[in-house]
Order: sequence, then C-alpha cells, then structure tokens
Amino acid sequence: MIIKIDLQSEIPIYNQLQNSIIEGIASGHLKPGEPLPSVRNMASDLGVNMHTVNKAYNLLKQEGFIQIHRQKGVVINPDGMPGVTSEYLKKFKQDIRPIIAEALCRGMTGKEFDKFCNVIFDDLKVKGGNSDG
Amino acid sequence: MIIKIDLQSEIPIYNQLQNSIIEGIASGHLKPGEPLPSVRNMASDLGVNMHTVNKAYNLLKQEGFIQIHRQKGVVINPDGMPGVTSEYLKKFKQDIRPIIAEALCRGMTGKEFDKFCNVIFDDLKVKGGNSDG
Amino acid sequence: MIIKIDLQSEIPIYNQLQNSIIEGIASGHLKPGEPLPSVRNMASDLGVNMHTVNKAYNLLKQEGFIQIHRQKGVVINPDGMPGVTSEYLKKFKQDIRPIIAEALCRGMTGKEFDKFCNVIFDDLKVKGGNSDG
Amino acid sequence: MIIKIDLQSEIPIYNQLQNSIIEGIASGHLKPGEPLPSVRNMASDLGVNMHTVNKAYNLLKQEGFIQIHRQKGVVINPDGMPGVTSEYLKKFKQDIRPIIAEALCRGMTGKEFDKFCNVIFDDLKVKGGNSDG
DNA sequence: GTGGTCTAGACCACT
DNA sequence: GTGGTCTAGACCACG
Repeated sequence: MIIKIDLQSEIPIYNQLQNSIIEGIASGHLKPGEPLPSVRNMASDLGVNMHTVNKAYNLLKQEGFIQIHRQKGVVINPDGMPGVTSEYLKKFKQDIRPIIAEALCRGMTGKEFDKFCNVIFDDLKVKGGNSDG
Repeated sequence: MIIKIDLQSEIPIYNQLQNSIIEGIASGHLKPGEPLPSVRNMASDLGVNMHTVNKAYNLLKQEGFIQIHRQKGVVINPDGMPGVTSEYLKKFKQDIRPIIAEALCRGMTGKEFDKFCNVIFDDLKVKGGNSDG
Repeated sequence: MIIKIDLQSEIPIYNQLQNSIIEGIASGHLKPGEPLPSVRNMASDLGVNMHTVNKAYNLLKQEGFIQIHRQKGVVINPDGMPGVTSEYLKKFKQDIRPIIAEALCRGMTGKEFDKFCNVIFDDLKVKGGNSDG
Repeated sequence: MIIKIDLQSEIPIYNQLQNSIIEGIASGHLKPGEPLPSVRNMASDLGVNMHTVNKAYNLLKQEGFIQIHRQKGVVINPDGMPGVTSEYLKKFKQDIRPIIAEALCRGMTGKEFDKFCNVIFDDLKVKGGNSDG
C-alpha cells in the first residue's frame, strides 16, 4: 500500500492521509484486521509530522474504520467497516450536493454524471483486483 | 432567492455563499443576466461582512458564473455558464473520488450511489433546491 | 472613427475612451484640427455618462492632445501633438517596466519583445493608411 | 531583496508588491525555490497591512510565480516560471497597445521605442532593477 | 450607490 | 509560527 501525499495541495495532509487509507480499504488493498504502520513509522515514511498522522488515525477511529490499541498498534477494524448510517447519509448528501449543483450548472446531464462516477467506482475496485503492493 | 448561511459550519461562509448561488443557477432560480444583490446588501441580508461576500463574488467571477461591473453591480453571466472543461473535470474527479471511496468502503453499490445522486439532481432541477431531507 | 467601449472591462471607461482617441490620432484617423463630437454627442453615441466623456476629454486636454473651446467644441490640437518630454518619458518607463519584467520572467527575449511591439506599431500605423471610417 | 512601496502612488500597493517581486525574479535576485518573507513579516517590513500582502501573494500564486504552503510559507515556484502562454500574450498586447499608441502619437519611432525598452531590459537583467534613472 | 482598496485586529487550522 | 478566514469600519474611483 503506497500512500502519496501532495504537500502542495490545499487539502490538509491529515485529510489526504485519511482519504488514502479509505481508498485503500475500498479497493481491497487494506483488509479488516490488517495492521497499519505505527504513527511514528507512518510519519517518517511520509515525511510528515507525527501529530498529523495521529490526527488522521484518530478521525478514522472515530468513524469506525480502524482500531487503535495502545500496545498492539493500529489495525483496520476487524469487525468490518461501518455501514451506510443515516448520519453518514446526511454528510454524504451535504458533501455531494454542491458538486452536483455545479455539474448541473455547467450543463452536465445526470447520465454523464453517473458515467463519470462509475468510472471512478470501477477504477477504485479494479485497483483492488490487481496487486501492486 | 433565499440564501441561508450556517455561521457555525466548518465550511467557510464565502464558500457556502458560492455554493448557494451555484445551486440557484442550477435550479433556475437565478437566470443569466439576472442581477445579484450588491456586495453590501447581500452582506447585510446574510448578516456577514462585506468582504466575505466580496470574496465569494470574486471567486464566482473567476469561474465564469457571474460578471462584476464596477458601477452597475453583479449579474449572472448573461453569456451563459461555463461548460464542462477539462480543467473542471479534473477538479470534479478530485473532489468526488474520496466521496466515492468512502461510499464503496461502507458497502454502497454503484446503483445505490447513482440513485442518491439522481435524487439530488432531480431535487435541484425540479424543486429548486429547497429540500433538505 | 469608430470607438468601441468594453463595459465589462476592468479598465475605466474614461480611460478606454482616452486610449481610443490617442489610437485614432496615432493611426492618422484623427488629424490635428479635426473636430471631435461634443461631450453630449459622444456620450450618447457610446451610451455612457456625460461625466465620463468629460473626464476623458479633460485629461486629453491636460496632456495636450486636444483643445476644448466653450462654443466651438472639441478639436484635435491643431498645433500638433505633444512631443517626447522628459516628464512623459518618466511615465513611459514607469508604465512599461513591469510589463518588461514579467516578459523577462516568462522567458521572453528582447528580440521577441521587440517583434511583438513592432507588430503592434505597424498595426496602428497601417490602420491609418487604410480607411474604414 | 529590498522592496520599496510608494504609499502615495495611485497604483494599488498589492500591485506594486506584485511587480516588485516579478522584477526580483526577472533580475535573478529571487530564484526558484527561494523563500519569501511570511505574509506578516513582509507586511511589517513594508509597513502595510497583512491582507494587502496576502492579496499580492495570492495573485502571484494564481499566475504561477510563487507557491504558497499553508504552514511552510511562500516560495518562488521551484518548478520554474510560467511561460509565454497565449493567454499571457493577449494580456500583454492589451497592456502595451495604449503605451505604443501614445508613443507613436508623440512622434517616437519604432527604433527609439525598441531602444528605450532594451535599456530597461538590460537594466533588469544586469543590475537587478536597482536603477531608477 | 457601486465595487476596489486598505487598515487594524481577531480567531482558527495545520504542522 | 504559518496562512486562512472573518469582522468592522474607512476612503476612493467610477458613473
């Protein structure tokens, strides 16, 4: 599992890290129960601050994607991923609404939108089928 | 066109305002050529500072959604909206990728995803964005 | 002499008008002694405010390009154009310096710069040879 | 790199600052990758407000001259300067056209014009922009 | 009355 | 300590 961080991006690093790990899970690169590098190791691997990794891990833990044990370290939640809760759906709609609004504004049709999304869907899933790490 | 701003939200106010106006255009509430309230009026309407509105307006201008005339005020771009440019598509994919990754992670299928999006699509087109449920 | 004003431009209208008239003189469309429309007529021709035309005329008068007579109206200075004064040269250098700096920055060579300028030089002069108005 | 701002000038301060920095790059005083003072330091150095510097920096970022890292600060774009794009050329011609028109009007020849420009060109390249005569 | 510019001063997120 | 955001209040250019 190779994680790439764009230090130039306007997206906070801890956020990029969160997303990378979620992508890793989505694509099957990271499976429930699988260990993640320690905060210290991840930080040195990425060349970022420990606090940054810590923040990402804590947020992932809060959302139920990972578990953090004092001694054993960090693992992808072995009990499986959180589902489509109503709370999540609320956030989901809030996040995607402005994206859809702009797409609509620029003349993108619902079909085109679906197509673009499905490409990304497949891209994420296929990458999990292949193995590169 | 009633615009609501959540002052408590973690999303910057100027950003919320941008999105609201884009939604307004997408839903047909705001049509090309139609004037927008002056910076100061919009600010006092929303109970925020002039500069915050100014920033939102300037960003919308940069993206081609509105035109700003120094004396006449602000109007929805009468020449129509910007299209689906490659630059936009790049941003679009970047924005939507982590959303899709999390959806996938939580077990949402492509079909369900499309369905949720289409609901929002229709909501924006038909009702003009006055739904929040 | 057809004058085009871009109401969308960030350049003040009175400034655009000034430049248009100077271009007209430079290209030979407007010759010393030749009359210019009255403030009122010019304003209605262009669809702009009288004050705006007035301001442009007054600035041109100050710089010596035109003469304004109460009753006789406005004419291109029959005594000829102002020359390359030291005061003008100072302004000239001030104006062109940042343009040259950016050109240099972007890797434009002095030769290329000269070429681009000469094209504009010729464009202005040639338009005076042809007649379209 | 000493930057001088004329608070009395009709040219906006943020604009003067932009130009100064571009001159600094053009003259080689500022090299790709080199850091710029923080928004606050630059502001206090110049005796202007933080926001004014911020605006200048953001415009330079937009044009690709500098990079802004949220925590690390501001650096001259290490990937090199933006080139002579068609978009830039359009702006270039627009900016320089009225200058050339006035020069022509005042009887300056193309050769003289080139000469004046080349002096500035050389001044920027050789001496690094510390001449004002 | 419009947007553009500037100031002074504050809090926050990020590292 | 960095830039990002926001406020309150001011003056100016423009039309």
